[in-house]
Amino acid sequence: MRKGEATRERILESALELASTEGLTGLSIGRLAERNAMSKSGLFSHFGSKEGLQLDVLELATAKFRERVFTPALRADRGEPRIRALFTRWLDWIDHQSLPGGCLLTAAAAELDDQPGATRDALVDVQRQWADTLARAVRIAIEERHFRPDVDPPLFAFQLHAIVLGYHHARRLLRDPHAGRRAREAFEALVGSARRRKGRVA
Amino acid sequence: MRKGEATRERILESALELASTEGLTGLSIGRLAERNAMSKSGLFSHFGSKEGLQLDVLELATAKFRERVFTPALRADRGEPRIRALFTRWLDWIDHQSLPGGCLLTAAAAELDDQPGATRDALVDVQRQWADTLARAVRIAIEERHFRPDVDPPLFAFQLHAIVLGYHHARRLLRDPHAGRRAREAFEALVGSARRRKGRVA
DNA sequence: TGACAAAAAGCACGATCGTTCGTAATACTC
DNA sequence: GAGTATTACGAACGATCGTGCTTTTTGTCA
Repeated sequence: MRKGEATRERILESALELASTEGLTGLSIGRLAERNAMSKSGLFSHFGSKEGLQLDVLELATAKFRERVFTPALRADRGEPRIRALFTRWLDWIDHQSLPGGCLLTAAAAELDDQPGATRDALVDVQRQWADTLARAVRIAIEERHFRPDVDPPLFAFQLHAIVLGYHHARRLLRDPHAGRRAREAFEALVGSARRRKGRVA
Repeated sequence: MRKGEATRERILESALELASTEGLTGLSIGRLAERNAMSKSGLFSHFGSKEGLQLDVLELATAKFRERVFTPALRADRGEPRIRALFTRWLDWIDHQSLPGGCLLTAAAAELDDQPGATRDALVDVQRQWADTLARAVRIAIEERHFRPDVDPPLFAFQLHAIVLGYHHARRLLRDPHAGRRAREAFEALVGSARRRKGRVA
């Protein structure tokens, strides 16, 4: 009982790596078994189906994201500082992360947007929750009087997420060395435009 | 010689559809042959390799994008009106388009960001060109005195592209009914912040 | 230590993948 | 309409895919 759980976790760790470069569909049981020096069938029995494996990988990715981005950001002060922490850690998560292929959740978003099934459903759930989390952080910033009361939280969340997606694109596909700077500047412009008494935007 | 070219084009059209939902990697020659009611080998001989097929599909997608987004936007007046036209048509292209799976170029961007090869190289080329095109349009808007002279064209291009990526995400994965409105509001905020004498941003 | 449960391996399956090759059918040119 | 170049097909290949089943190995606990 104990051994099984241990190898299961080991498998999932390497599955996360593999899926981050190959995608959740490209994640193949044969190659995954090879990487873990075990048989296909031995590995397979831990998950019951490929979809089960995908769901577990997604769950692991979500847990890691929360642990590396969301949770530590909660230690920042409510309002703008917390939003700033969320953004910074989110960016770090994308490139620094041990995963060679960047953020699995972002890759999966593009991959699964037209693939119905339980995996897509689970991903949509996670992404919706995240959008809500961001909007909530914006609402707090309004309460704290860091942001103007007429700032639209879901819109701000959309804009924030968009910047991160732009960063992912510029950094990972284009290998643009200015990606980080641009993303930060876009973030500053966005935050600046939401502040109570606004000065210059750019 | 004529017949061959005709079927080749027909194949590519349906390949574009298939690739928009399944991705360029998920695009399989067997299924594609089935869709076109012909044999695998007959279809295959038109492209020589799967990579050749992918490159041709990419080329077709690029041509269509230019024809449906870039070229008509050139008919708009130089400066802000043209940028507005680019943005609007870009958004239209993403969802309205005959392709069931949205913009292939965007899907491929996430799919190929860690897959070295000729296909990735070609895509990067296209995406870099597009970023340049956007920046050029911004520079024109500065020349026309629609935008402030201190607006950073590549940064503005980054922000614009980011909004579109955010739209793609919200619309195609989350099926968010507010995606279009949010994208447009984000665009207005961006343009507003770039205008010569700036009024309210949001 | 021996009994029992859990985990891993082995083997095979049907399907599909991209690709090659030889041949049949078709379209184009004179 | 004959001759030729082009286009398409059929069959097969080795590889890999996800997934069962059965057996062997391994870990756990009384």
